[in-house]
Amino acid sequence: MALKLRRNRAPEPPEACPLSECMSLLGGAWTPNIIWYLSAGPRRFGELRHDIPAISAKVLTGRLRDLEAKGVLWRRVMPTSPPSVEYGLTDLGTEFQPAIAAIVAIGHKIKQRQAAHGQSDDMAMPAS
Amino acid sequence: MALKLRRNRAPEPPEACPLSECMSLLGGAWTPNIIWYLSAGPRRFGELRHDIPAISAKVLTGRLRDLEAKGVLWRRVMPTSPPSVEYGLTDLGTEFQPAIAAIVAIGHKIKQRQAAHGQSDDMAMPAS
DNA sequence: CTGTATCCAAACCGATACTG
DNA sequence: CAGTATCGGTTTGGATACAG
Repeated sequence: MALKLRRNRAPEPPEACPLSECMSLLGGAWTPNIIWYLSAGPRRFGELRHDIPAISAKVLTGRLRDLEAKGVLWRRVMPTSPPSVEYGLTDLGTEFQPAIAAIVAIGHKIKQRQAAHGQSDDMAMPAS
Repeated sequence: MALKLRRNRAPEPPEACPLSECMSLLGGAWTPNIIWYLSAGPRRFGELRHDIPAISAKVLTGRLRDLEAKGVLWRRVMPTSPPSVEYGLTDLGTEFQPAIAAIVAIGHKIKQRQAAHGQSDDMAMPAS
């Protein structure tokens, strides 16, 4: 993509605000992580809690219900002796995987950059 | 505004989740949009406000300052008679473009799906 | 034009305790 | 195991008014 770094009058506004629709579904700091850990396959409530130790049960339930209501994931109750519930990505939920992967890749780059430059690098100075 | 946006932030990014590093930089519901509109080239404060009508001046300033402090974008003051300020993506900021594009693509799909199915059925239920 | 200050509402998060 | 209830704390966002 030819990126012009000079003045740009936005001759062609790319889109209105296409991010808004998606970001409204990704509401919440833990939502991307939940989708990420669900990408490998359906998981149970306790497994998700173990995957994301810092999350509380209330918040996890809240995000799960929210994502379920939005059709991002499904919820299946297994009528076993100890009740167990499985969550998994719906067809819509799998759509997020490329974006999540891209975000993960950026996080990796940032971590590498920080590790290479110590802490004096926050600007965009390419490594000389 | 008819469009309701949810906020998105990471209070204490857990180390276990690769998304946290990047999501902490993408904190705020408007941040992706700002990066998106800056992808075409540097823009001024008023232009960004015009691009994203639903954002308030306080929030835009806040996100801008935050992204500047994180090295995602730069800020240049033009000492003109009416003061004008330009913002642009740094090298680090351009790293986010793939992720933003992926999110935009998802928003597109969601919009298409909603348009096709109306509003009665956008759920993707598993073949239970 | 660019930004800041203040007030206020809403959403998110955490910890604990408790139920089926 | 899976969840809910409640309390409170923190952050973000919007609106308005005001300042450089």
